[in-house]
Amino acid sequence: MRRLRRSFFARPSTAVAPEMLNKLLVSGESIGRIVEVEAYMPNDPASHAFRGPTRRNATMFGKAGLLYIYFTYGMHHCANVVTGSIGDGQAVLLRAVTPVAGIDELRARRPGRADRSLADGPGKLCQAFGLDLRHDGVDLCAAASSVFIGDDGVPPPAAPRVGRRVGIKVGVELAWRWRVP
DNA sequence: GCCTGGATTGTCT
DNA sequence: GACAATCCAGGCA
Repeated sequence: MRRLRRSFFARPSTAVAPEMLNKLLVSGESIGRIVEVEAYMPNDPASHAFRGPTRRNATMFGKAGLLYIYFTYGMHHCANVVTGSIGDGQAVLLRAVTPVAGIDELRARRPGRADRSLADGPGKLCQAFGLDLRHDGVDLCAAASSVFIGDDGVPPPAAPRVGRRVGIKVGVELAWRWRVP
């Protein structure tokens, strides 16, 4: 398995997101295959970055390949990968993965859950992989990082299911979402 | 299985 | 002081 390089992420999130399907999320011994992602672009009203940089979303304006973790709803963490160029404020949200390896570790972090429910949501994914605010800003492309996105040669699905959200203004797309059929 | 309502706290106005 | 890129338990079918 090879670690994805920064050049992979240094593109618009709408280009990166569909190609991240079937890639691997690796955190220590735990590995999961990415099956659902969502793209957040600059000037996207649904994005944390829409109102400009704040302390919370600072990572989103950093360089591509950084891990952006935020806390929401008082109890959940969500994981994103920063894309594009420095200052863009764009990212790809990891929404769901299926367990591939280190399943015992995943089960230990989410006791009482069925295997298929270990990481099939943004909050669950972070809990299962032990990701929290300490990982905000981690460089996925740094060789020393134990958290990264891997490629084991499985290509993205030829025909992913695409979901679109239409925004406040008619005809404006607010977010893009891709999932493995 | 699908739908509904409640939980709970960091962050920004 | 309000809200948020959500999760889960519980009720009903």
